[in-house]
Amino acid sequence: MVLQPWTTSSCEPVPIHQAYFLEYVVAHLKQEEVYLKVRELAGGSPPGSKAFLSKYQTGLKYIVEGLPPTEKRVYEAMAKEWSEEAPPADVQRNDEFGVPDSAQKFEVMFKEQVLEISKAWITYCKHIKDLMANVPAENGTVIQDCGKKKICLQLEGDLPILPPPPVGGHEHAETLQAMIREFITIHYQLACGKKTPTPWTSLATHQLILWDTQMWPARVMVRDPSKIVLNDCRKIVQLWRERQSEGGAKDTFKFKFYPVGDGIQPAIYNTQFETLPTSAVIDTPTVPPALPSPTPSEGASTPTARECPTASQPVSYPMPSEESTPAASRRPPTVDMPSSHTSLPDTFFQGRITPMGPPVPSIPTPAITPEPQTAPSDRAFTPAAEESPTMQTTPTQVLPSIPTPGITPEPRSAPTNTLVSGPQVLTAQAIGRNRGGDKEVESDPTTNKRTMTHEPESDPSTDEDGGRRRIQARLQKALEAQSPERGPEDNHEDLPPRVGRKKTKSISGKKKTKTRKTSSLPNQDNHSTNNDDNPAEEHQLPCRKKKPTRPISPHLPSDSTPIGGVAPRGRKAKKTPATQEDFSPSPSGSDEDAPEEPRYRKRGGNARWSKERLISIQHLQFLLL
DNA sequence: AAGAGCAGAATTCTACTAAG
DNA sequence: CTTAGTAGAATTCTGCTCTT
Repeated sequence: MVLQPWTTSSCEPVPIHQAYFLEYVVAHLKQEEVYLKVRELAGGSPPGSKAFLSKYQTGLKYIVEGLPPTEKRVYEAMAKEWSEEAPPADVQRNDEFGVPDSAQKFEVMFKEQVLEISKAWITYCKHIKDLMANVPAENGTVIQDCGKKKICLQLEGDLPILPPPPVGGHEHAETLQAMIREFITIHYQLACGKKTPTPWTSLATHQLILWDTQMWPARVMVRDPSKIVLNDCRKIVQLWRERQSEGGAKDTFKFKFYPVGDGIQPAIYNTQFETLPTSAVIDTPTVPPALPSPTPSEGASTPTARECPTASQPVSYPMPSEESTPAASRRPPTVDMPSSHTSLPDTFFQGRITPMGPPVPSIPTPAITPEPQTAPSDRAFTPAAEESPTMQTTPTQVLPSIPTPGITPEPRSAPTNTLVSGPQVLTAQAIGRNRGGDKEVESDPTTNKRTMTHEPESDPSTDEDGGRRRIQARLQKALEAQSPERGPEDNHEDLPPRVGRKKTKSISGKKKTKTRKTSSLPNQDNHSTNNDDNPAEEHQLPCRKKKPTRPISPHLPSDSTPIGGVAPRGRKAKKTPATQEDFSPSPSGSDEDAPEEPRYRKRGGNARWSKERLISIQHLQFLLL
């Protein structure tokens, strides 16, 4: 009896029927030849011996491969025939088990039982499959998806929920990165309405436009999460957790727009969540009353945070057709206007203003109540100076020209735009490009290498060694400068240490540098910069200088990392994805440190019901049948 | 529909610095 | 000297588009 292999990638069993392959046919019809060859390979060992069996497949393969093509085709045809109809009676012998020819086949003799077992097995497989599909892993569980580290986030509706912070407050960078990646990816896919990879580069390019500024920490640059430094990861996750605790998943984060190519489009968020009566996600594409197109000066006028910027700026952005702009139209009108920042160039406000959609009459956003003058939170970008004279007086001068396809814009005569206000100009450029929809007009090297290559002169911010990194560096720099209230030391503290070092290094080669500010703060480690906007939590973070006050529990796996305790020191020989131990409660910590319940479930669990276990059960069934 | 080619996302590796 | 953390380069993987 030849049992079909079961599929290993699915619970669904393969229908039980015979399938004969060329090797099978050859093994039967050329048995003597095969036996001779196998015995030769096995050093003369008799059939049935261990040596004979170990060489059987080799010998069979040798015979099969040595068949003349014509004969091979004949046997292949026979194999097909045997599979589709029935093999000859002699082939159907139950000779695998030495059963006499006259004996009934097992599945014939116990037809009903075999049927029942098959049904039960199928039911069981479906049960497991449903279980795996419907019971999500615990929030925050790191899973391995084809070798990729991925974190499992629970959903509220379709929106992801961040797991609560671990008791000790210490989360590894890769954990936070995975969390950010998954969180943004889910949102991005909801925003664009399809499952596509997250274009981190484009998100970085348009980061000042794509979401409300309160939804991203100030002075933190968007980039691929694997490149986001730990401090920034913590800021991001901390901000989101705070917002999540205040307003739930719907107010934690939300794309207003999502990048498409070099441009952006209003977020769709076509999810079940749209049925919820939230302020932010309303599916109905409200068609606002037609607004008169303002003059450029009007379009660039200075709305305050309390004004409805969307009413005054509907023209300066490539607004999609109104029926296709639900996200824009549903956006609360007062949440994202940089109204209190004195140092930002006008172009920034162009970037901020232009994506505004038409006003929505009354869609309150309870969690977002801009009070720029009273509480400019450091955790989110809260621009100041709504009375900024710059905004009021010179916006039109820096308004990016609206490119017209086929019309090459005048070369920018003012490198000041680029040099002084990198991200703002970038934003404006992106918008301008999006307006015109002509890549040749604006060659943004951050998103289009080809354009940069072909027209390097079109963007004064780009020279031969410029490009994405330089632009991103500028963007980072401008992000750093977003908060004029920060003290000088704070300003340095937030810079990724490597940035300063790198800059110096590029000048002085391998010369030892002292550019790292933290080095001058002997009692502060890097973690101290993590929460410069939340000093209260500083003490919760494990200081790298401190060693564990007690030895790690012997039953702790050697590679484990207690959440609340001190991460075990030791360089990983090879960078490995976050392991489950990263999420285990600290066994070495004191009782007050240890969480009552493990916050994260052991990795595995359901996942172990994947291939191996099912295969083993299939093997059992094989034996059963 | 299948496969090739490509762009970009994701991951891994390496070099480096600060700190213990 | 060891280790954590970081940036950047290199490599791998994946999804999309285009061609046949």
